[in-house]
Amino acid sequence: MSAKRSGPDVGLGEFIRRQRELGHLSVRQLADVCGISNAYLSQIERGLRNPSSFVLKALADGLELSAETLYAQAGILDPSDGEASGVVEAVRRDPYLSARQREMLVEMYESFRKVNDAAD
Amino acid sequence: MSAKRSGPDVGLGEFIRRQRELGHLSVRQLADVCGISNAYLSQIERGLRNPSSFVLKALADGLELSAETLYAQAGILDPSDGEASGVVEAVRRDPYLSARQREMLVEMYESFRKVNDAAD
DNA sequence: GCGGGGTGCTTGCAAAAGTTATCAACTCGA
DNA sequence: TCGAGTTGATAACTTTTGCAAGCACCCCGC
Repeated sequence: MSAKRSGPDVGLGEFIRRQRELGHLSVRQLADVCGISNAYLSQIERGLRNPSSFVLKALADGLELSAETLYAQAGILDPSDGEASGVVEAVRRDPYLSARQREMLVEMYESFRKVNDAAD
Repeated sequence: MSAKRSGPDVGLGEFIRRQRELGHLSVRQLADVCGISNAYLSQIERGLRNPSSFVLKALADGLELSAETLYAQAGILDPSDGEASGVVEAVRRDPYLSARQREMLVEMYESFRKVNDAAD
């Protein structure tokens, strides 16, 4: 069993609360904006509940921060992932390749870069 | 509007199944890697269940693709970064490749795509 | 004093997520 | 042709999510 048993993630909750307070919103206000109940938001903030993907997305919208940021805080996304649009990233993102094919393309690309570097 | 009530998202399920088959994994194998039950993975793939953030993350890991890709497919993350930069475009844009190398990478990529298409 | 409206928090309960045990259909040796 | 092993799907069950309705508390107008 590896899928990180849905342990109440206090860190995420605290982060959300901090963000909410930074925006001078009450629990009810943010909950309204997100389309969830005030009770539930309170529980999330105190780490008693582990919000689903959809609620997390709604929270990111409500707090006006990128979903990436929130997901990174939740430990779901690697903080470094979201940025550049280089070849490697594009290959990683391509939904139509197998893992093995991705690997081959990346390797090929990097070997090219290496060769070019040496030939300077 | 609210937090998009967990409508069974067939698109995501089909995408996961496709990725799994591209990797030549059985339902049970991928489920094991992800730390979830085979039955549950089967239901996710058929759009009967809506996986939580943690399961989605585990699936991304198990399928060896970036979490962004999976989240974009799930309609949770804006595909804005993913769609705009295809592999071919990224290769074309890369300043460190020779024309010949570019050609080779693009060809390789397209042959992969072709093979995958046929291998259905 | 007595409301009313604001805050955050707790408590049941319906509805999903997720599991275990099982199924029929298929393949592969013997 | 007979198991033995593997495939994906189903049934029945437990656990968690998420909400409606309430709690106690505080501040301001009357």
